[in-house]
Amino acid sequence: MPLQPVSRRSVPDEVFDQVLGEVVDGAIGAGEPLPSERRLAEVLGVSRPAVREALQRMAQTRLLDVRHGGTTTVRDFKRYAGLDLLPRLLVRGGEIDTAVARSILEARLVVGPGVAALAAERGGPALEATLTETLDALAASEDDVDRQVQALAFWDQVVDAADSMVFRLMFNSLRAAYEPALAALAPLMAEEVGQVGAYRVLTAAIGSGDPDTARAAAEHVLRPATTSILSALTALEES
Amino acid sequence: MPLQPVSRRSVPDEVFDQVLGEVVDGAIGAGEPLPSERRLAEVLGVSRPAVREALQRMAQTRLLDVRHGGTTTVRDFKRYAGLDLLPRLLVRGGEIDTAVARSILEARLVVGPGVAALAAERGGPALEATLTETLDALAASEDDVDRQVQALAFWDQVVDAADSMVFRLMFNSLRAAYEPALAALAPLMAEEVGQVGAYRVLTAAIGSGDPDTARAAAEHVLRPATTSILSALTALEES
DNA sequence: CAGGTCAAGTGGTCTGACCAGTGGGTCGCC
DNA sequence: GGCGACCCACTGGTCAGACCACTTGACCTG
Repeated sequence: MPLQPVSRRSVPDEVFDQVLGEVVDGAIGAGEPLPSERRLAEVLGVSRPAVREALQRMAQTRLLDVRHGGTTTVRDFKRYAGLDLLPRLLVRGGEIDTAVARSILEARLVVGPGVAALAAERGGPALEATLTETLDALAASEDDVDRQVQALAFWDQVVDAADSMVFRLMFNSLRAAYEPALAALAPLMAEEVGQVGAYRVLTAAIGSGDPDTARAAAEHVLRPATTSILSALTALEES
Repeated sequence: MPLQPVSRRSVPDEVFDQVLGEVVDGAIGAGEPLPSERRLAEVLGVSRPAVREALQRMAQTRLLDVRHGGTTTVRDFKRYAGLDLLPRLLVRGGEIDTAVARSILEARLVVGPGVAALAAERGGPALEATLTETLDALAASEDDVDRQVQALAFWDQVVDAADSMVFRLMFNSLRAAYEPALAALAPLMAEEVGQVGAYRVLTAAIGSGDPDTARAAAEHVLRPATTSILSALTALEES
């Protein structure tokens, strides 16, 4: 195992994670009040500003309802949380939540082709060359992890070409969730990124400028791994 | 204009918005350093904890890179921001960014049918009744704004039925962005929510359990308003 | 019993201090 | 003169304690 940067978790980070854990794991439940900042500070053995910072960060992501003068209450994260909570929901209690994993694959399969279609409509003449270059790097790579990185770069360029702020922001969040786990997931996704041919077809389709062709080609890239992992997950659930 | 709750912006909120403005409007640019916390506190006339809280909140959304001992630098929000930044990007400099508005409509058109298809696959027998109930409320409503609320409730139930965490989280972010502007956008979207018939067809399609039918029906609900607003935006851009 | 009053508890903010990590400049050695 | 180790100034990280602003509910008053 290669050397890794030591993780330097700040005190507010720690508090944030702990409180988030209470909320996500249901120990506190939507609508229930949180202990006061002073009390939390005392219990956790940290200063009040540290607690405050953590709670404010949670409030920013709509996980808490902080009211001046009143008690801070927990909101229903399933109804209010954004995509940034995805990593935390994917691994709940040390285990991978298969339902969440499934939803990621399904969403990929819905959004990916849509983005590819937009990219086909809007991608300029230079796009196909850029994509091809990335694919060449992908094809030349010998390492699973590096292939993942290249595939991610490929999709990044497709999203750029789609020229859609919403899809760009979605992609940013999903990438932020995916990258930390990239090494762990590389073997699982190896099948997909090994199909350089399918990627080349997709590149040509996007370059052709026809949205429907691009949509179909993207689905052809994403479908196989989606299906096989999905059925693996189903088998896992039953065991 | 009806009475509204007075907005009580906290000091860190104010700082957050100001710094965010500098970043989003490009006054500081990706990679450039931010003034030190002490300096910012001095310039803005607030305490350092207030500045600190604002900066930490921005760091949490991947907009800043804060390093202990080093200088805090601005990250490229287009590459790292999540969906929560959408409202801020939609109205830049007091004006609506038509490109962003366009991307919202396009994303709706891609994701909506996908969600509907999943809902058709997974929705239980009670789903159709629940959706019909919401549609009855929508049909009975006389107010544009209230119709928007009902339509939102309808899609909320569809997303629930799709049983997909990723789409749920996406929907949460989009709803959080949409709701504050709901009253302003109601006239624009009135055409869509007026088509109760299309919604009923969609409900039946979802109830039938056939994903493809549901997908097509959802597109039929979303397409007309999407097309008309899109062309209005194009006209706006050219003027 | 309705109304206003008030006190306790909560979050909001500030001050000032000190700890901890970074980076550039400086000084001394080769 | 070149180069390395050291040091210090500056950055963010954390804390303690105080006070302000707001909400709530108990209490008191009419």
